[in-house]
Amino acid sequence: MHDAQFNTADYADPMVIRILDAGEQCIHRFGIRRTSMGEVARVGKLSRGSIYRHFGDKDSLIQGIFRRRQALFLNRTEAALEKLPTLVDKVTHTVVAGRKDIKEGIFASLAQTEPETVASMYLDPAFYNRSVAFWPPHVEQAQAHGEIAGDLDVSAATDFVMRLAVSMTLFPHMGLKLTSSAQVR
Amino acid sequence: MHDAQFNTADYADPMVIRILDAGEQCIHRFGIRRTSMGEVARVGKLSRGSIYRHFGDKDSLIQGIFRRRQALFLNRTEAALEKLPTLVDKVTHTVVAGRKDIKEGIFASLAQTEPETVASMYLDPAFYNRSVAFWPPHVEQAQAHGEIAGDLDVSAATDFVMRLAVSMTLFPHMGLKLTSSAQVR
DNA sequence: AAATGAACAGAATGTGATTATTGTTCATTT
DNA sequence: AAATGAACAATAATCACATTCTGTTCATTT
Repeated sequence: MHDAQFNTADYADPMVIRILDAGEQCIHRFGIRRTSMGEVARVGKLSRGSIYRHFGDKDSLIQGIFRRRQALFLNRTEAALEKLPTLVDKVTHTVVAGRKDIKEGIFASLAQTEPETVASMYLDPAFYNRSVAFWPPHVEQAQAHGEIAGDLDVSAATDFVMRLAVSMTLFPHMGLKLTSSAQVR
Repeated sequence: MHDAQFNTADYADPMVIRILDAGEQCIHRFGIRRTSMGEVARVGKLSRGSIYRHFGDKDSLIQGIFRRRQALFLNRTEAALEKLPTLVDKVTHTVVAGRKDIKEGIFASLAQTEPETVASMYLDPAFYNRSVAFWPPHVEQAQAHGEIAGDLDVSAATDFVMRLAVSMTLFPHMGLKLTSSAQVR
């Protein structure tokens, strides 16, 4: 029972919140490399020991910070998506919101000082898979509403939608934006 | 007229070939960081000055090596695609060939020693755009054959196809392979 | 003309000693 | 019980310094 909670941090625990808040603040200001556990403790006004109690090591803390950010994004997006009627609308909203998050959030400051960290974050299967888990309900709903063919394999269709969403979010290159993505469908 | 050819190297020039061959060999064996211009010259049995004549600096040389690799891949793929009837077949073939290239080619050895270089290569807009330029003819042909709707914007459809192809090539995560990708369509 | 090789200053990189940080333990405090 | 803070060895960052590499020039060779 000592190590299990290192993977699934409790975002309600005030101690965890303090640690993650302080850590995120440090990362945002100094970058990952130049953020020490002692500095996080100082900023969060807590002991280094407490951090190591909740997060086994520095990597876990960093991972925890990004996981919370992603969870927050997915929750906010989920809430917004409930009001949207079609799958196209949902994908569009997610892409737009995702781009905004990247441009304004913690990624923007990190991309300047530690671009390779951001790059490997994008390519991380775990990061990817958590986004995948987000889509199946919406794909099924679209199927139930007759928006997409009912005989499609749900997991394949989900993969399909996900790849497009991630690709459009991370590579805002071509002249393909919100409304035009609707046209494609 | 001195600097213009640094961007578009002449793959027929025997000197350029020798340089690129030697450079690729070095990169394959030692990685980018541990490959010096002097070493490339030694391997290619030419002078360091010649390299600097044809490629302005080390970055240009590295870029040149990868550009040639990509050009080679696109040419080979293009040739293979002429025999394939449908757009789905083409995308499938490209994805399979691309994955094979990554697994066996120069990327495989680099991914071990310099993963961040490979990652930033994947995320490089120029790399991406050269792949984009590859698809429009095939999309138009599919439109002419009635495989996809004729009223679609070609550039948007191309972007669409390209994103899927690149995504499936670079992220072989989900259980979505060649034949199943055909089912999705 | 193009390629060569030597020479050069400045930038990048390796090396080894020094300092800071990590991760662990534990007695003490809250 | 959870958090703290001090102590500690092991690990990693940092600095000054030597070495290597880069990028440029130019007289010479092919």
